[in-house]
Amino acid sequence: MDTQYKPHEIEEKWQRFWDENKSFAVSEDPEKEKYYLLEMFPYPSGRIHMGHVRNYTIGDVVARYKTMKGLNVLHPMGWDAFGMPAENAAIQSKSHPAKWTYSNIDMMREQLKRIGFSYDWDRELATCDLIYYKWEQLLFLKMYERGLAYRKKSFVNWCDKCQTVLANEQVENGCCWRCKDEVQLKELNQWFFRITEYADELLESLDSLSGWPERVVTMQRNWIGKSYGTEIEFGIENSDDAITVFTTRPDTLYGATFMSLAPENPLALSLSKDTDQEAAVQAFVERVLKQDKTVRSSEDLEKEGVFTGAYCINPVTGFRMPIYVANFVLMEYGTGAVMAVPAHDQRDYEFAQKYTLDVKVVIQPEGEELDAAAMTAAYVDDGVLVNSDQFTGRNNREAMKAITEYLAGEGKGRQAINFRLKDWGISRQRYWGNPIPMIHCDACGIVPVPESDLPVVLPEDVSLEVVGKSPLAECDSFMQTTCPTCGKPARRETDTMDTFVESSWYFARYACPEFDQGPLDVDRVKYWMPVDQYIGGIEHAVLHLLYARFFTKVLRDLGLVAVDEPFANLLTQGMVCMETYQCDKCGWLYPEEVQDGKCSTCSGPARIGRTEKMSKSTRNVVDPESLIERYGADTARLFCLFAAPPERDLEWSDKGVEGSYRFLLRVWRLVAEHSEKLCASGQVAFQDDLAGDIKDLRRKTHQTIQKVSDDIDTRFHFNTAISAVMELVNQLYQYDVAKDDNPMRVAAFKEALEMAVLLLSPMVPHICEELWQMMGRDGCVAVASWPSFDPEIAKADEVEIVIQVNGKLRGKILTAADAPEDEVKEKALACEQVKPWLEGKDIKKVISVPGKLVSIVVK
RNA sequence: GCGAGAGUGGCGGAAUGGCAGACGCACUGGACUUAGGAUCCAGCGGGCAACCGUGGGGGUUCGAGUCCCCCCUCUCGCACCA
Repeated sequence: MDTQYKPHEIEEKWQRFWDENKSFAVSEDPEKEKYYLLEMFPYPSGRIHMGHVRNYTIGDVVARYKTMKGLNVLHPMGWDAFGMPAENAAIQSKSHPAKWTYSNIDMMREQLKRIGFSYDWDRELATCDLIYYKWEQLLFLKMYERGLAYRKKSFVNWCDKCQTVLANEQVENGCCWRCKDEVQLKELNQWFFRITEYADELLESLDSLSGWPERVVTMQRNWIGKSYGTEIEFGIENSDDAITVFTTRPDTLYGATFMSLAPENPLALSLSKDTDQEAAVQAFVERVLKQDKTVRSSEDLEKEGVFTGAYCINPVTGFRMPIYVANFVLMEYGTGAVMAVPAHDQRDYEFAQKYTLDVKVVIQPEGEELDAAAMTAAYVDDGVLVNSDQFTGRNNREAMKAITEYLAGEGKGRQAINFRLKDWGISRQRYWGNPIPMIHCDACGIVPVPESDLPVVLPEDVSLEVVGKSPLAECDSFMQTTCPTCGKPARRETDTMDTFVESSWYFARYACPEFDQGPLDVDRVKYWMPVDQYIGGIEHAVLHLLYARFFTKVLRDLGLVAVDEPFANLLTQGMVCMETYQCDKCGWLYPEEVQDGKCSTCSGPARIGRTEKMSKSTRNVVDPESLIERYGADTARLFCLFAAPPERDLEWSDKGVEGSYRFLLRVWRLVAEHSEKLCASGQVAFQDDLAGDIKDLRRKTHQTIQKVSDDIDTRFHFNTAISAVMELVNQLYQYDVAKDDNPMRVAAFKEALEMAVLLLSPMVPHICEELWQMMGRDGCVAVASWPSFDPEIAKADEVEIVIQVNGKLRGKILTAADAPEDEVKEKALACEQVKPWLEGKDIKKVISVPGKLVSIVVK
């Protein structure tokens, strides 16, 4: 034996082989069943991290498995390439976002190739490629045509110092992440996608997503947040106008004693105009709008408000309700105005206490009488209506419907549905994104860029360091254009699109990444869509997956795709975690900075902290690069698969990695030590009457094929698939083939080993290719057929039957697998170990589970 | 508060309602060795034992880690939603 396992050599060799042979390139083949496997594409941040390795390894196993099963597998990879980090990096390194992004892509592509993923690299795309964002602009125009893209004023996070809009994620403790200046809400004109148009469908078709994890479906359902209620009009005193509220509690209408408006509600300022309260309202609104959203929406924030000076009239009681502006009312929910029922809503109660407003009880709990003056908290449960005219005495649940119907009859209200889901604001005042293809003309207003003028190209010569404006707004050559309608000078829209737009349709574009006649080549997309299996992190459970679903429905309505839903099956993999270490003096420590529980810098005690997601800030990261350098890609892949099932968090363990490496060595040695013998052994027809360990080994071999196929196919439980192969390998180590020249034994050994290699190949492809070759087999494992098992061989001919007496294990017997039930029962009752437990007892019942156990009930 | 998921040896994790702890890690002992941090072999939940053991308490069942009810803890999502 002179052949050593040299992972890097063989990995390079086979990666080159797959590359040169285009082993994973696919094309549309109507004769073959298609399978589209997709992992969420990465942001090209610079380097691959362990989360990527895990995600893409899981996907790769399934892709390779499906390929071996004979399916036509599409398994593409690309780059979610627009976004802010590129701009920041460019500013820092005084280079260009495009340069930074593309060089990261080059680096990361090489890293992915070194892990041996089976991508069809011919289909690679980057969302910042002109051909990609050009067709996205067309999609925008189509959506604009249909009223699905529109512009409106809305409140955004605004940093006055930087003069820019910030995404929610860019607001840290109420301050701008860059300049640390206070962030406030500001009303700006922004572009939106009318996702609410599809709210009902997005909600309803969740039911068809049986291949999605329940919790993701639930999260989306909550996010869309459909609630049924009533819209009620409250006439404003001395005015023809009315305030409309949305309530899920119309039953409490008779108890509404005042009105609360959101500070963002334009009525707040307009109602108080020219009253004594004008200054107070203005000051209050300004103050609240300046507050950080997270502070403002925390539940323990003190309820505060200010009277507007105006009143409205309760439509059923005629009660003169003072109108307040209140800090806890949200503009985003309902109509931004709430009818306040202090007796039956805790917030309204607290507010009424503070400002001594009327409390009127309209619901009594069964057998109890509430007194408004004696209450210390709102009564929010069900009960019987009181003080409610003709509805008095009715159960409040029934009254909801009755009161709504009454209001509808009077023209003062109606049944209504409210969604939590809001239209998707896609405007970003950034450079490195897809320019929104619109033009502002003083004469014609907002005009779309004609399709024939697409793409609106991102200019290269921009200064990213401009403070005070979006970089595009500073770039005259970009800004200045002519109006396509009237031909006069006009300005381009300088907002770019949210990067979530690019990731909302990339999965369809993989079907035709080079297509230049439109966004999608309908026939090819029809062949590949939907994605049969989508794999990615749970962190995208709402936003990305919801936007992608929305886009798919829009694309369907544009006639570009033929499916209602983009992802038939979804697997959300867990995070990669690791223990953290902390020293009181030095803070977070890398594991190598800890020696015998002490910090190697200051010798102070190093505490083992919680197990947390790998992150640079807690310094508990492992760079896949160093892992691969040390053990090779196959070991990295094996560890990711073996340490935990995919949907769970994976806890990093150096020892576990070594264990994975050792297993590969074990397999390697089995082949290397016997390669001559294995190569010499040709195809052997096994006799029917095999016995002893030859038969045992063949049985184990075929059982393993069955188990591994099942684990990969139906459950994605790669950890148990691997352990099954480990068992087979352990058995092979018991099987001393070196001293044996019985051709039947050698053949059984060879069969087992070949199967082990085939079964492992989707998981650790490089070593398997090499071993396959070493065993004298031609061709490449990646395109070999997945083995099938023979149930006859897999079947045990003798089984152990467990005997229970009153549910407790009392004995075991061996019987033929096909022994008749009566015979097994008889044998069980006669079993020596069991007899003492039956003595002097009445046997009430004997239950037999064929092949498993006999359960005896005695008294 | 609402919703979802989870809780099993020293650790990661296995178990269509049917022998709890597969497989791996760690550990212990042995073999081979100049050496062993390589490799191979064996052992490995607790208890001397009867037995006891899957977060706690009930229940269904011949039989419960698994199903049902209550409770505790943790993780995630949403949350002043009117």
